[in-house]
Amino acid sequence: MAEFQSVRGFHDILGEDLKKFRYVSDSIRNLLKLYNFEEILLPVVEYLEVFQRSIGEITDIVQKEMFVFQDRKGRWLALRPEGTAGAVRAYIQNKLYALKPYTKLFYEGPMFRYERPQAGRYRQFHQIGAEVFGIQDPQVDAEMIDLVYQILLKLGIPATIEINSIGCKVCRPAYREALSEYLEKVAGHLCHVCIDRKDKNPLRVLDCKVETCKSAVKDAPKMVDYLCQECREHYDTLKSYLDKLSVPYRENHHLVRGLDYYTKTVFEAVSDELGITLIAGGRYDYLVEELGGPPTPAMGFAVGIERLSMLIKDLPKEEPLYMVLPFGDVMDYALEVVKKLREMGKRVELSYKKAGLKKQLELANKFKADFVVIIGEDEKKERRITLKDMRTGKQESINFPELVHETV
RNA sequence: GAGGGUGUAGCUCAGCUGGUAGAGCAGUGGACUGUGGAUCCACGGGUCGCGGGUUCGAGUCCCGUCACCCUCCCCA
Repeated sequence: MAEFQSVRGFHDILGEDLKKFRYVSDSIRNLLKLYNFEEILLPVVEYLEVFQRSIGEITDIVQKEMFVFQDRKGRWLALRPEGTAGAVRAYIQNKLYALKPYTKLFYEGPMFRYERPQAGRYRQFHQIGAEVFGIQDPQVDAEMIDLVYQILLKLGIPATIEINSIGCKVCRPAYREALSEYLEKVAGHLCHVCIDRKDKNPLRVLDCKVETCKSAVKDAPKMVDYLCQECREHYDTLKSYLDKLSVPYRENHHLVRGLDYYTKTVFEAVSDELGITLIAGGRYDYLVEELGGPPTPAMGFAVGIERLSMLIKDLPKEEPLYMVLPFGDVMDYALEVVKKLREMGKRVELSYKKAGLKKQLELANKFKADFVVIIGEDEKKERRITLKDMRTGKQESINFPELVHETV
């Protein structure tokens, strides 16, 4: 046993896992470029209030899932549990609202949540998030959800996109009231957690997974029936845009999110295979103002990179590997060949082991070389190389200075 | 924060009702010093997660602790 281990919930990512991680990350970043999002690199630490005021005081994230600590001057800081709060803070602090009529940003990096580790859940995990500031039109919502769909398509991950509208300041209070009244009536059928939620955050009772709660809220009033004119139109238009874009989605009237800042559109992409949430987001039209910026509607989502990575089955093949195998007193010539091959853009491994040809070939197998360049005394003398295809076993002698005949 | 499971060699695991550790794979070396991708042989390597207790004796029983996995809560 090693004397030291990584901290619970904090993991090294390496080998095949890292390849998948990078594949997911790179694929998403490429898509974000196509949608013309600009990257912003955000700090991992913010003042605690930034999260308390954006995510909401009574949410689980703020109440029990944050890494909180004091700096040397006694100020309360927190490791970010999500990216939106920091992005909004940065948007305001850097006065990005003054540069363009609207702003599209994306960020990538580690997030921290003090939770019990589980399948697809870590205390340090990684997200890529995208945010659009300054436009309230449902076309933004549609394009963001389309982007999420494109991510899933690109990565070949089967998932279902669920959408809902949770209204705004105008219409949500009335709904909340109606829902509370209803919950009061069925309180006898609710689990103890929901009894508590019923008063503090009734919306959350809707997506409780306990069976009795599920059936108890089956006939509960739906937010969609309480939407004000503006929210109603926003939601209907969004759906028509999604249809136009051929983005498949399912309406889930019980979809609410665990963060307080959402308004109108909320959505999630749920894995068909594992049933866990892969990507989630929504509109937050008041948050910028609440954090001290000018009134600015906004919309965003966050992708869980580890969660997508664990669903990646096979990676695209890598560049073929050329392994140069010197044996005998030929290292000077081998180095020359290696340099030339790399100049040609080949991925090259030079065997550092001193061994006979047989051992070198075994080594090449361990490195999973696609091609092998055999360099012995004979090759050196004639300034040639022997190129061998490790799959077929065929090999040919090539004049080194040209190296023109390389087979793919 | 609650519940369940697991923890023996680098990896996957065996070890019956307690008598001081084994296999396969990997690794290393070698009959073969210019031809590999499970030919053959040999070899190395383990405070049995950690701490304590019961016992003449514990990998094996008891308690605690840590880590991982799974479920709940919640979430990416």
